[in-house]
Amino acid sequence: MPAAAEPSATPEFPKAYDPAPAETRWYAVWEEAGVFSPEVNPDGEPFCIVIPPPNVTGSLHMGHAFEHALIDATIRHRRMQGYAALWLPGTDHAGIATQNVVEREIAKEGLNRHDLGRQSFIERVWRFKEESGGQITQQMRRMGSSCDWSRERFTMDEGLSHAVRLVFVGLYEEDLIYRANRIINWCPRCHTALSDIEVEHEEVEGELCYFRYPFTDGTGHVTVATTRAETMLGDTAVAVNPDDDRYRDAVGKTLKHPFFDRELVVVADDVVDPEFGTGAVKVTPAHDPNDFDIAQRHDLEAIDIFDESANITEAGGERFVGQDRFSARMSVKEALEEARLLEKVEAHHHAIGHCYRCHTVVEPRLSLQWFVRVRPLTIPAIDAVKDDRTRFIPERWEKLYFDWMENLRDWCVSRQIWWGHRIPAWYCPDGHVTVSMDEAVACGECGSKEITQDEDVLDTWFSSALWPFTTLGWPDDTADLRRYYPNAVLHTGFDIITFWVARMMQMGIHFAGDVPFAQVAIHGLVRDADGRKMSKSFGNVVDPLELAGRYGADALRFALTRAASPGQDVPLAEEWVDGGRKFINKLWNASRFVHQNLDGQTLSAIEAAGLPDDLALADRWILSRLATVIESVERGFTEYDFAEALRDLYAFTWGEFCDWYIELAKLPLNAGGAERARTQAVLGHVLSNVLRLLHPVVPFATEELWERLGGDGLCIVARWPQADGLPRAPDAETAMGAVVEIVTAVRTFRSEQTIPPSKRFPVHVVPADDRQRDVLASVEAEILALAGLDAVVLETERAPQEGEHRMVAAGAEVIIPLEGLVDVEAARSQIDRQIGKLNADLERVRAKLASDGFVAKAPADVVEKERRKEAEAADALDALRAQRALFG
RNA sequence: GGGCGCUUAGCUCAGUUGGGAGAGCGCCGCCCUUACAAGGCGGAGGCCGUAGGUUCGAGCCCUACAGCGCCCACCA
Repeated sequence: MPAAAEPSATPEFPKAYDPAPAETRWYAVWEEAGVFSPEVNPDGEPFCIVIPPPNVTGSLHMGHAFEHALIDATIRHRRMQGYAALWLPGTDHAGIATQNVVEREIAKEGLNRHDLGRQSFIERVWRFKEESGGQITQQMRRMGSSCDWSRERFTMDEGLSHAVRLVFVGLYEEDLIYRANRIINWCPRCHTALSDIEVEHEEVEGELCYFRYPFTDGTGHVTVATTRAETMLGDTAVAVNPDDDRYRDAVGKTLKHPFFDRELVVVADDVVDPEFGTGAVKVTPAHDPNDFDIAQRHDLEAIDIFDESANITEAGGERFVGQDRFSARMSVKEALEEARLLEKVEAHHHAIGHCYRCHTVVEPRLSLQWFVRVRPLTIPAIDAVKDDRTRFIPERWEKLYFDWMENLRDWCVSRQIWWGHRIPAWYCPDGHVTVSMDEAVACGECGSKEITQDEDVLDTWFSSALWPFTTLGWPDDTADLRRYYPNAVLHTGFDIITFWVARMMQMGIHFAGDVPFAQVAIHGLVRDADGRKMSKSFGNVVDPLELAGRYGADALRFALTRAASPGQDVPLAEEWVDGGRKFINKLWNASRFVHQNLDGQTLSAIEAAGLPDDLALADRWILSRLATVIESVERGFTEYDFAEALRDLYAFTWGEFCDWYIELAKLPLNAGGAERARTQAVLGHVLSNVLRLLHPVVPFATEELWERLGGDGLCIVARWPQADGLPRAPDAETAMGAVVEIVTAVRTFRSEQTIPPSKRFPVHVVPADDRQRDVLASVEAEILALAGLDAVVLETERAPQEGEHRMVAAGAEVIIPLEGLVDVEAARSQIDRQIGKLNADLERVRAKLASDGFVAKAPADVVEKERRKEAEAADALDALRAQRALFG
């Protein structure tokens, strides 16, 4: 081939791979070529993944990098297989989180959001979003994520906001959303309600305070126990279990509140556990969900004693007004002590809830909120997983999903913040509610023009729940929606199964008419090298961009993906990333070798020509192994066990292709002629397959090499490897196994005797059988070269004789004359070690054969195998012992 | 209080229906062999958490226990 056909645009092929230029170049080339669009495979089956939207104002952290590496590997794999693969990107407005960030920012200017007012505060957040919103998507490009940016969405863009309103109105009309006065979780710092799952429970060492309420008739008292003494300011009753004999006479009597002119009634209620505390529970209807329920049943008054920051209001009494919860707790105990009503305070271990955004202790609070009636939505969502319309991988996560779904309470969706989708409900002075898609101008019930919109916005997770179909154009019947819904798979962490996955299931089935995705692939958490969760406060977070800068984005992706077994956490040590870089460099150099030996032929030309039919043993071996690896990688990618796929691919590429095939290939390449041509073809085929198999995980380097080697078109859209067309050769695999064992045996001898590699010597080999003899005869030259010998003498038999070393490998005897190599003394200990090892093997086999019932009960083929092992080991041991005897 | 996961080489982890324990990194020795010293070749190192059970045979299946981690939970 003429020199002009040199495939590489850049003629030089450096000895080391430099990721930086390749990574900056190829992303632009791909985007330019339009290959991120599913239309690149217009006739392909649809395969869509909608991104779990990161916070629009955030930056890419290691968890994103990991999740995106898995999504991108999946998408690239499917794209190469010919699917119309769509990775739809986008971001989330992240209500409370984003609002908190902006509030902190304006706090630096000495302002709070109320100083700015709703309108300008929201404008301020939008401005912040515009400034920082592009950062994470830029970082995704840097990591090589092959998203279709033309379809990018944002949870608060016009279309999605419209869809959110439509869903709200729809749920309202179906009576699946309602407004009610309930005890909700209140964050006194964020000043908003939270849903149940937005509360994080944490074990703390608290207290249990015992104090007395005297009877109004002066006949004594009832002692109650509480962990929150301050709430007694809002007590309106005491409850006991109806079956509790201790309090039989107390039920129905009244108690005197020590600080107020108020009487508390003693009620009997089943929820009271007689075993806990004194068996008598103080009842604070406004500040405890249990107490609220009791109050409902017994028609008790609810007294709210806290303001929105959980400070005591006037309802809590002059003495305590203005105090926060914790100092009020102290003050109340003091006051009780003064009144001689405090009995004791015990240490008490219990769990208390914290806000998942700011970690403030959550306060149960009675307030008017919007709730989604979830029960009707859960049933179809549970069924969908039960009959496998959606499948969790690994399956065990379905349990969490079912447990949560089955125990679900109504979802509080209103938030008292400003950043988010404003609730489309209006109220008139008469208290009528008007829920409407469009800006309401009059009360729907009485026609009053004096209406005001609900001040609240919806929970961020409300819009997230609609993400799989709203991003595709719902409620319009778009081509995308028809084609890409349901999505193929959702890659996500177990931590948001309840927040997100379960709700997408509910909403998807209800509004889009089908499950949102066929599979949910759950991945683990990226941890630090010591297995600790990465956290800012602990200071062990690792920046993926920084690592990608030093090792290459491919190296990081490879390291992360290589550790990704379904559901398993990934400990990330920098050495792993460095390992990725080393592997890619190895691939680079293997490609460099192939390139140097192809005489200018391109991979594309080699592939077009097909495999030659005069394949040698090593050729058949590597192609057969390649077929197995292709199947393994396919299985791993399909089942999202990337660790398995990459383990095999790594071992094949480095341990078989580089270490053995390329080394063996040097002989026929040097021989020239037909042998050279044949070997070039096999090298080209295998390398082409390896590059394509690695591409989903190592996109930049493989694309760079694909170009340099002259692959057909772009690697990103190259045909995915098929095991079908490759010749299977179990005989060649056995034969190569023998070659590897024999070569390794000689190398071990050489290494242990510290014989320099440059020192050549002959070996005699007595093959195990005739078949092996033929094989070894055909690869004599290869053994010679790989073991650094000057002769391989095949013999039918060789009696032990003085001055020779003897080893056993693959059932063959390998005999090395020691003359001029090492002295007899040095070889003696080595042969002793061999005898020891072989002897132990033999004894184990014999013990097994002699043990009770083995021969009788084990399968025939297993017994046969053991017998063969015994015979071989016995023969070999005899020979070694005879040899050993000659050492004196 | 319930549930789940993990426990295998110094470290991080594989180990697919039960049939002679593996990888990467680290460590030791030899080698700049014309793809790669970011490399090659070889080596050392493991009562597979503990105790029972099933089985001819257990890292793998069953039971109990221990340690670590995680999730859920309206006993005030």
